[in-house]
Amino acid sequence: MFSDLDPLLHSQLRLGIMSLLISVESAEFTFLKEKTNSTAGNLSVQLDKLSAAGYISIEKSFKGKKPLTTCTVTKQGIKAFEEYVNALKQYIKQP
Amino acid sequence: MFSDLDPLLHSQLRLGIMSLLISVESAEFTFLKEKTNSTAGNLSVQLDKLSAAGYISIEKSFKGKKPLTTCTVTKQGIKAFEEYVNALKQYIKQP
DNA sequence: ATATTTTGGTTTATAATATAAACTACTTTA
DNA sequence: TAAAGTAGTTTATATTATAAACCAAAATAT
Repeated sequence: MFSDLDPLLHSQLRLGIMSLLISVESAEFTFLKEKTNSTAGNLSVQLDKLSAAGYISIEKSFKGKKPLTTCTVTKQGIKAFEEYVNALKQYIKQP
Repeated sequence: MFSDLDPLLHSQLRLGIMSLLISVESAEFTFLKEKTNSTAGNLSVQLDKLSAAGYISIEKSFKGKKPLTTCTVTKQGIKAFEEYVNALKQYIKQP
């Protein structure tokens, strides 16, 4: 009847992150923080989880003298997102 | 950017329950259990939460000599579901 | 008749999760 | 050079989901 929803994507913040990354292809920590309206701590944790799952890649560098964290969605992440959306559609198909 | 997702509906099992109830208008505990592939304990807890939120109403009676729990979605539940779906669409809109 | 299993659940304990608070390290500004 | 700001990370806490354990009655087997 219903397919399982990938628990890694079935989280408001992680889904928001993925949604953004899919449309922009690369985003800075501060950009994601602002767009998702999240705290830095929460964002940091959720980015790590997405990264650990291989859904995004995280690159740490410097912009001038300040640390810069740049995130990119991976192929695997795009695939997982698409599958999540398809699974979700079974749930939200309205009569 | 992203609207909040109603945490009561942003749960695989509760979303499945609501999805079913919206399409059938009334369903028995055992029907929901089978369709959602959930354990009785988990289903019982989640039905209570939806009921406490006013999203569904639960009627307890007997079918012959056996207990019968019948669930119906409320107007408020339908509204919440629709709002959830609309909010969700912001997240899953693909490029 | 009575022991065993099944049905239809509820309650409770546990494991996982999300989230914010507290912290670090460095930089800019006063 | 002290205070405030930036860009994060780590850790503690509160919430949540979930299953395990339980209960009462009914059906079935012995």
